[in-house]
Amino acid sequence: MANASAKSLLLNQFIPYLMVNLAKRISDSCATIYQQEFDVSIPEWRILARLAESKSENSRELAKLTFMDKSKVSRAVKLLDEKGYLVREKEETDNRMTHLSLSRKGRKLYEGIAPEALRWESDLLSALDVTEYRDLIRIVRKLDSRLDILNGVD
Amino acid sequence: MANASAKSLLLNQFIPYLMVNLAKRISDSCATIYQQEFDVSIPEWRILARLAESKSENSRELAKLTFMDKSKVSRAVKLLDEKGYLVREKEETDNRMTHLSLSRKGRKLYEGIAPEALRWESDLLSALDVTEYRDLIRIVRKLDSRLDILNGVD
DNA sequence: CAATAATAGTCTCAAATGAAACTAATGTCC
DNA sequence: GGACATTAGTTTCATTTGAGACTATTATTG
Repeated sequence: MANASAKSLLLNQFIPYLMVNLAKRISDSCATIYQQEFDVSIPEWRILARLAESKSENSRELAKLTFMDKSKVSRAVKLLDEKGYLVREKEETDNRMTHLSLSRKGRKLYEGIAPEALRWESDLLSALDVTEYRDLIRIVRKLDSRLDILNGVD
Repeated sequence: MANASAKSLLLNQFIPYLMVNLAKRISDSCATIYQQEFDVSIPEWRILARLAESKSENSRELAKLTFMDKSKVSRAVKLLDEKGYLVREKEETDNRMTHLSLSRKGRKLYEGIAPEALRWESDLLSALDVTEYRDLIRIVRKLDSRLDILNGVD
C-alpha cells in the first residue's frame, strides 16, 4: 500500500478494533444458544464440542486444542462433570492424568446444541456468498499464521 | 451451501470460535504496544484514539462510538484524566454533561502510540494482498450488518 | 536410590468486567 | 410549580479471568 506510513489512524478502519468488536458481537449472540437454552458457558461449550470430536482427551490436551488456559479448562471440566456430562477415567500408568470423554447425557447435550449452533452460524453466514466465505476462511488462516511469526512460534 | 444441515460441527471450522480466537490473538499482540511502552489499557487507548478524531465528546458519546459500556468508559476516562491526558469542560447548559478532549500531553501520547499501532497493523496485514485486505473489510461490514438484523437493530 | 526436575491439574488472589443501583441534574406533563 | 420520568455519569457488587502458587505424582540424573 503506497503512502501507508502517512495514513492516519481511524478507529473504524483499525483492524484490531474491527476484529475485536465483530468477534465479541458474534460470540455474544451465538452464546445465547448455549447459555439460555442449555445453561452452558462458552468454556464449557468448547470442552463439550471438542470432546465430541475425539474419543477422549486429558485437560492439558483440551487446553491446547481449545486455546484456553488450564485454569479455565479446570473450572469448565469441573462444572460439566458436576452436571453429569462427563466420564472421568484415571490413566493407570500415570495417576496425574485423567481421560475425559462425554457421558451419554453429555453426548445428548451436544446433539441438542450442535444443530442449533450450526443453524445460527449459517444464518449469520447467509450475509456472505460462497466466495466470500472461502475468502474469510483463507484470510483467517493467513492472519493466524502471520501472528505465529509475529509472536514467535513456539 | 448444499447439505448444510447434515454438516457436523467441527470446532476448527466454526466461525464464532475462529473469530474469537483470532481477535483475541490480534488484540493481545497489539495491546502490548499500548500497555508495555505507554502504560495505557485497551479501554484507555480506545478513548484516546477516539478523542483524537474529534474536537470533543462526552462520555455517553464515547461509549457509543467505542462500543464500550458506560462503566468501562467512566473508569478509562478517570484514569486518563488522572494521568493528565484530558481536558474536562462542563457543559454550561447542562451540568450533568462533561465535554472531554485531549490535553496537549494527551495528544502527544496519541502521537506516540498511533504510528506504532499502524506499523504493527501493516505488519500483520502484510500477510494479505490488496484484494484480500479489501475482501476482509467488506466481509467484516457485511457480518456486522447481518448481526444488526439478527439481534434486532436498535 | 536419593535428590531434583518436570508435569497434570487445582486453587488462590488480584484485576477486569458488566449489570444494576445510585446521585445529581434536567425535562415533561398535569 | 410540583410530581414523575429521563438522562449523564459514578459506584457497588457479584462474576469471570489469568498468572502463578501449590499438591500430588512421575521422570531424570548423579
